[in-house]
Amino acid sequence: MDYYEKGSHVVVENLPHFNLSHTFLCGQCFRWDKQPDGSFAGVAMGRYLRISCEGQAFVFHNTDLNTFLRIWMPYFDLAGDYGARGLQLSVDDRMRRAVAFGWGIHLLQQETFECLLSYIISANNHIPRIKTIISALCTRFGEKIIADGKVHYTFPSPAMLSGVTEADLAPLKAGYRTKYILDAVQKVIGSVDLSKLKTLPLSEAKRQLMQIKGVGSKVADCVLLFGAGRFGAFPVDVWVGRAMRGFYPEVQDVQAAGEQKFGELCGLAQQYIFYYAREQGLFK
DNA sequence: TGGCAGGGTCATA
DNA sequence: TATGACCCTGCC
Repeated sequence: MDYYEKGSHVVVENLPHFNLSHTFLCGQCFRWDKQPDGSFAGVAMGRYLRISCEGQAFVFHNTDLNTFLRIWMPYFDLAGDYGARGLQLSVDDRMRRAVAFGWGIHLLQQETFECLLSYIISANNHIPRIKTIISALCTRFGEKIIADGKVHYTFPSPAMLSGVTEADLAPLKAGYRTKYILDAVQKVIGSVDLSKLKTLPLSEAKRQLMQIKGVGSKVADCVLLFGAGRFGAFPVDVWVGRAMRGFYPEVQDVQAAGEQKFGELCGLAQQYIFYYAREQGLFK
């Protein structure tokens, strides 16, 4: 990977295993949108960013080199060798197809608290509605940013949500998830230390998260994978369940099989499988 | 226009 | 360990 500052943006070259569409549309995030010109824009890590692909290069707009190195390089896991990882996960023909299909996915290193609330909201919900609720949460409680001639909002921090009540959240129309959000805010400020999720043994980290109401096994694994960099977490949702049973009819316990087959990279394997199964409508 | 399913989880038995 | 109920809404 090579990079240099040019005007008010940063140009990155020699990233052969990075694809914007697959990374943003594979289902790991809810706050990045494709723009009419094909670039993607979103708010993450308290900042607005637009990123475009121009020939072989990626352009990170409206950011300086320092911010790119400190914030965006880790966020997009640009130092990760996804060529080698994809190869390692191509354990059979089915996985080879899934990896080829999702070519260029990078696992985003998202903020833990954002992931926690986002995946609580995602439970038994449609994606358009999930995005609407998250967007409303940010608009109401986040910080305003003006960029690219538009208004954007950051994802609110636990402190920014510390005083909110059920009535304050009612306009989000999150339904029965409202009280889960309130419990998550309360526990994150109190007994559950999100910063420890990156280093705690995986089973203990998961146990901690599942103390929060509305956080079951699947949501906890999503938070660990997408919001704590734990590639060993293997979220099993309806799509991954279907695909794994379709791929491997002999499997009884999908989660155990995923962890056993794909080891410390099972979380990334899950993402390839999820994207492949969902986009192709496999095993519906 | 009505009815249903949706990136699960929780509460009962 | 196994069933329902669950807030809403987009879509058939």
